This record gives sequence, structure tokens and C-alpha cells, in this order.
Amino acid sequence: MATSKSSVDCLHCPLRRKKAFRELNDGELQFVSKFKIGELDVDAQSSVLMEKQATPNVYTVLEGVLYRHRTLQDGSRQILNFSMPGDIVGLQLAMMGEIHHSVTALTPAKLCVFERNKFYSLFSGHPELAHSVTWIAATQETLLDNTIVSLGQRNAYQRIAHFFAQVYSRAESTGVASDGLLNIPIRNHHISEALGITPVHVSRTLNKLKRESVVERSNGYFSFPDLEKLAEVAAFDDHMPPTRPLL
Amino acid sequence: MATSKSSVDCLHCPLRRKKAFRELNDGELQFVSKFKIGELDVDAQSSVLMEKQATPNVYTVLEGVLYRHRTLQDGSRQILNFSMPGDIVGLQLAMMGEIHHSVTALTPAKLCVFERNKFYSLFSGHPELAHSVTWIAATQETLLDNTIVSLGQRNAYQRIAHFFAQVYSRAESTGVASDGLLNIPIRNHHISEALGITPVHVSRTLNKLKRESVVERSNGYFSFPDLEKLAEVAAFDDHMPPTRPLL
DNA sequence: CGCCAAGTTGAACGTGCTCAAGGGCTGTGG
DNA sequence: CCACAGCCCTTGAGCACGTTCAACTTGGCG
Repeated sequence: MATSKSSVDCLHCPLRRKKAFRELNDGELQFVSKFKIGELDVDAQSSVLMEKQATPNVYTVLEGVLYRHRTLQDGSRQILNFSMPGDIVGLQLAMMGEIHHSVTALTPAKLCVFERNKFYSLFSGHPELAHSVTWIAATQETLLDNTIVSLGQRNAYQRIAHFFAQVYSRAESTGVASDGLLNIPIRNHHISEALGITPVHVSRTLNKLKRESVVERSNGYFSFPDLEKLAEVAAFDDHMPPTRPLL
Repeated sequence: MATSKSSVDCLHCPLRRKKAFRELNDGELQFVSKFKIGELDVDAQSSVLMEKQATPNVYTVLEGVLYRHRTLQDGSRQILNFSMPGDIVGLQLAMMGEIHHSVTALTPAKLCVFERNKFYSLFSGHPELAHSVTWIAATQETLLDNTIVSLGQRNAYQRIAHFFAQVYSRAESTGVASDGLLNIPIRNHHISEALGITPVHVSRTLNKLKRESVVERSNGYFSFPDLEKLAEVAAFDDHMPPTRPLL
């Protein structure tokens, strides 16, 4: 894990070239360039934010995948969602100065670092960017809504299928998946902790999905030979807009 | 249901007098006054927003309680959360122009009406207010996080207890509850749809909570004779900041 | 080779679901 | 004033999805 001064310049941010992201104008770009105070590289498994610990920084994901999670008194853990390129990490920290979840890297990841104290200057100086922040927050809300619907109404089989459909869709649009291959090292216990299903039952249910050729796994990576079939058994219809703003 | 021109003036908004809400300065107040284009009064049970129907308006709750919900293909329904005074109704509509849930009044309610097309002017003209919007969105996220944790990790008993603790806490701080009495006509099927538990099992579990004197019900209204006991069996620790911004 | 983490599989159990019947309350109409 | 409908809640009994406990397999890595 290391922090370095902007090795990736915002002016040439590789994310902007991806189809999913909207362009910024020159003024915005220059502001973001100055707003970004550095970069954080983390290894897989390392924590970026910890529950109840207020850090001075807020991040956006430049590369890699992380997950937000919370641990209860009894030690059980709930994964809230996955953070992919373009996502904001620690928005609650920036807004309320408190955070009630941890954020851990699932893959090696690269994050852009911002000072949360200066976050307000983004609102006062660049309404377009402030609007983007809120856009991203509202989009997150939609994702959390989806998760609540899954946990509340679907059984293990549908839940896992829907989980994959959702994750794949987001991963594909942020360059972390393509051609049916999900380039994220998801283990059964992640699915277990994300969906509130025991690892044992995750295993059984996954095997059923494998037998039905909805899901495949090799070297620890999942793939989906027939994405339409996946969407169908998952009853998944994608709610996400095709393009999105970026800080 | 009727729309009338601002019978409640923002300058004398009754919500601001409540302890939970922050003050606005004169410039902000004047802007909000102009930004608000009217008021919407709805009866209990009537819908304010419908899934997939883009309306031109966005709202804030002035009085009463509503709930956001989504209906699946098979007809099952999930309540996502409850909207109480000060909450924004239809933020996703304002940001993305799409909405994937319905909003229905639980009690008779009064809403402030805003044009979603003009929402951007709030960002460009009043960064402090824009910041408030994002603050509210981030707070919502925390609430949804809590719900996900409940649905994923807790059994029916803990879920219901936590649900009440959470709802009461929010209701209390927005003036919809006091002295242990929750002034919202919640039926068993609401709990069922919010927590993914069948009405039958909700009934059984509620009776257990009643027997233990954690919960009481009279005339269809819940009350909690011992809020500390409730928080304890719910393993609830309140994540909400004591004061909050308001549009 | 041996270790450890992750996944698999079996068997028994339990929380919560389903189906079904009955009771209480409220509003409406005879 | 009673009859009846409709909604909500309650209670019982059987069932099933998912859990728990435990043993075994597999694969990566020292």
C-alpha cells in the first residue's frame, strides 16, 4: 500500500475513455486535477476505510474492485455492495463526518484521494461536479434498493442469480468484465456475506446453477456463457442508465 | 388529493422549528421559497409516485409519513423504507430522470412540490442547499445499509425489533412519535413487506414481543414502553446525526 | 510432503412458509 | 338493532428451504 502524488493525471484519466462515462469540460477537469491530492494503491484484502474511524480522506475508484461491509456484535458480516471504477468511496464520511461501514479491496486497487474537508469547495465552485456526486449517490441508492428487494423477496437460487446479473452488469460497464467473464476473484463466502446465505448453501445452489449452465467457474473466476439466460433466471432488468458522470 | 399554491410559506416552515433541523440563512430561504412551486396534499393510501412513470415533479415531505416500495413480476411487494418529514421524495427522478419504485402515503400527508427540471438551478445557485441534498441522500444510504444488514443477518425476531427501533428513532426526531408512542398506522402487512417475513409469522413474532413487553399495540398504533429494552433486543445503535439539513 | 483455506457432500434439525380455519372489529344496509 | 361483508389478526398443523455440524476432497503454497 502506498500513496504517491498523482501518477495518473486527471486530464488523461483512463476512465474517461470508457464508454460508460461522460466527458468533463476543461474547467471541471482542471478543478478535479487540483482537487485530487494523490493516489492510493492498495493490495487485495487490505482495508481502505474502517467502521467508526473518521479519516481525513475520501476516495474514488480508479482501478479494481472493493466492497463495503459491516460487522455485527456477534461477528457476522454483511457485504453491502461492491465499489467499482468511478464509484465514490466514503461519501458518508465526506457528508456527515461519520462512517458506519468498512471498505476492503477485493482486487489490488488504485484510488484517487481527496480531502474531505475540501469537499465543500466542490459544491461551491463546480455545481456540475456537485451534481455528479449527487447523481452517483442516487444511483447507489437504486443499487441498494435492488439488494433490499432481493434479500426480502427472493430465495437463494434467485438471489444468487440476481447478484451475478447485477454485478456483471456493473462490472461490464466499468471495464471489469467482458464477454461473459467476470474479472473479479469472488469467493463463495463473499456471496454468502452479500446475500445472507450460509457458505454451505451457497455451494449447493451454485452447483445447481452450474449444472444448468447458467454459471461457470474456472481458476476462481466466474463466467456466464449465456447472459440472457442469466438475466432470465435472475428476473433481472437493468435499471442503470447507459452513461454516467465521473468526478 | 389537491395541489395549492404554497399555503405553508417556507419562511415560516413549521419543520424548521423542530429540534432536528438546521437553520437556513435568508438567501437560502428566499431561494427555497421561489423554488417551491406548490403543495400537494394526499390522503392515506394514495400514490405520489409510480414505478416507471416519470413525473415532472419532485417533493419533500412536510407532514405525514409515506413509504417507498417496489412490486415484482410475481406480485410480491417490497417496502424499501419510510419517508418522513424533511425527506426528499423522488430524488432519483430529479437526478436520473427515472424512478424504479413507487411512493405511497401511509398517513394523510403534505408535500412541498418542486420542478425537477429546475433542480439543477439549486446546484448552480445555492451550493449550501446542494450540499444538503447530497447530505440527505447519503443519510438515506446509511438507512438502506441498515436494512440490508437486517435482512441479511437477523432472524425475524431481531428484524422486527430492529425495524421498530429504527422507525421509532426517525419518527421521534421528525415529530411523528414521542414518549414511546409511534404515531403511524402500521399494519402487520407493512412489516411483512418491509422485512420479507410472511404476515403469519409477523403476527406470531409480534405476539412474542408483546408478551415480553417490548411492544404494545392499541387502536392499531404501536408503542414501546421501554425504549432501552427495545434498543437492546434490537441490537440497535443509532447512526443518525442529531441535527440535519433541510431544503 | 504437509499444511491450510476453500469448497463439497451428507444427515438432522429448525426457522419460517403454506394452507386453512376461526375470531374480532368496523362499516353498511336491512 | 341485528345481519353480514370485508379486512385484519390469530392459531394450528404440515412442510420446505436453508442451517448446522461434521467429515471428506481439492487446490495452492510453504
